[in-house]
Amino acid sequence: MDLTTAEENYLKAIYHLSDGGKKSVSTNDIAAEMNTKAASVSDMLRKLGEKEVIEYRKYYGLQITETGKRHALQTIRKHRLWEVFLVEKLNFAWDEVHEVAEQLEHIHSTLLIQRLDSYLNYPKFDPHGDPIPDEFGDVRSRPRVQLNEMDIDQTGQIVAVKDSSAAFLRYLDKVGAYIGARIKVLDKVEFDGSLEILVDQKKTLFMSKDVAGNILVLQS
Amino acid sequence: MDLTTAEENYLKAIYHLSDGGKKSVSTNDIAAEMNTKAASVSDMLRKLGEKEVIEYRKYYGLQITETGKRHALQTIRKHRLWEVFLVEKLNFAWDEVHEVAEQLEHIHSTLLIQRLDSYLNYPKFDPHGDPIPDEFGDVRSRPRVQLNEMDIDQTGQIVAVKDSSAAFLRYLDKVGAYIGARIKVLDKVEFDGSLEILVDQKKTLFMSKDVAGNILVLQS
DNA sequence: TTTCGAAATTAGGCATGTCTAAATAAATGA
DNA sequence: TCATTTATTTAGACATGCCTAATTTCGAAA
Ligand SMILES: [Mn+2]
Ligand SMILES: [Mn+2]
Ligand SMILES: [Mn+2]
Ligand SMILES: [Mn+2]
Repeated sequence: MDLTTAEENYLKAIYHLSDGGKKSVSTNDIAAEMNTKAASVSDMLRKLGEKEVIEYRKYYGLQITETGKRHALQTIRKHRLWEVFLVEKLNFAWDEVHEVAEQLEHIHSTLLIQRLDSYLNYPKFDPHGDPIPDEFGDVRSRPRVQLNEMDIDQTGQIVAVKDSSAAFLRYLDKVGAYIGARIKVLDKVEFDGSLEILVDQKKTLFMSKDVAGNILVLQS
Repeated sequence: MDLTTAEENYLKAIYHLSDGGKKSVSTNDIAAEMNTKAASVSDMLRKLGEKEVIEYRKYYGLQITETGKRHALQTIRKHRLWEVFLVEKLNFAWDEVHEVAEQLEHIHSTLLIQRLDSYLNYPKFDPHGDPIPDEFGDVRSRPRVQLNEMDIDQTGQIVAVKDSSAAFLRYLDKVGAYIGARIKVLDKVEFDGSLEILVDQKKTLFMSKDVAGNILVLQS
């Protein structure tokens, strides 16, 4: 059974909020994530239940099914492949891609996505460092920690961001933090949890705990 | 005022059926082109009239407005640019692109279409030989004649096809007729209007009047 | 164990876009 | 000219997806 664009968006939100089916998700969580109202979510949950992409017992919550996961991962795969295309081929900045990918992810064509994948040379990560599921929905995940949780003198490499908003990404551009940068924690301020970071062995950066919490690092 | 996907599709159909605003178009013509019913068309004409992309007097027909032409040409531009992308970059065959382009043409992003145009090196024609309007809606048209209307011994170059259906395009592939091929009319059969054509000075081809009528030639 | 408040669902509406069937206007031709 | 055929529009339904307001359910606190 085919999903509508709205259904694909809801399912993707449910997949993300539930951390791939691990955590439970509330109607209100979904409403907040989708910028919609709880009543609309209830309606949609019933429909998604009928299409068997979630298992839904009203008043008791939901569970994403295996079919549902497959659909969600397929949409995520398309979203991230298009983001790579926009950045690598069309010279979009990493803060300009999200809105357009949000539309492109709903184009239906198996051939298209296969060819796009091949054209981009089977990328494993999108411009924000998020892993791209393969055509079977398998995700290659890397162990990553939030920068604010690292200790003084620990080192690593920035591999992803948690927040992909244009505002945050432009801030990172401005201060010179980017995916792939090698970093070292020079100092942590007890009082507010802010950090002093060495980037690429030459540049020193001060950032709040909040900012650091949205930067994901592969430790080394 | 923004147009919905359905409105964009209707407007494009009206633009094509009216030959860019020159001919008059009936409700039934539109219904046939859109695979829908006359009643749905009447409804939509009222809406398009309210949005002032057509001038609509019920029972008397419609006229596409200048604003309407701009919108239609913009959608046509996007459709054809995506077709070029699919063929040139993703190795689609020319008979595989239409359905996907029909979806891609509704993605909204000025930046996207500008960058795509530049990435493709500002192509002037799509894979079926149809001209791509520039960002201002200007179309570079070439004088073309239907192959079935050429006389014996006349020569030229195939520059476009009238019918872009997969069945027709695959037939052309099979017999070796392609955009850019140099041709010469060797013979015309009085009885049924069928033709004998020399392709690239080496291959001889027989085709019905029907087939020839869907091949457009730049004479030389 | 009962009560009460938060969370979730249902009821009822609205907009878009489709359909069939009924009504109406226009065109045709006797 | 006027009757009939044909094209077109309107009426009334239905599906999707959204909303606000009303109602129901659950579970935490008393
Ligand atoms: Mn994104
Ligand atoms: Mn991303
Ligand atoms: Mn096409
Ligand atoms: Mn084309």
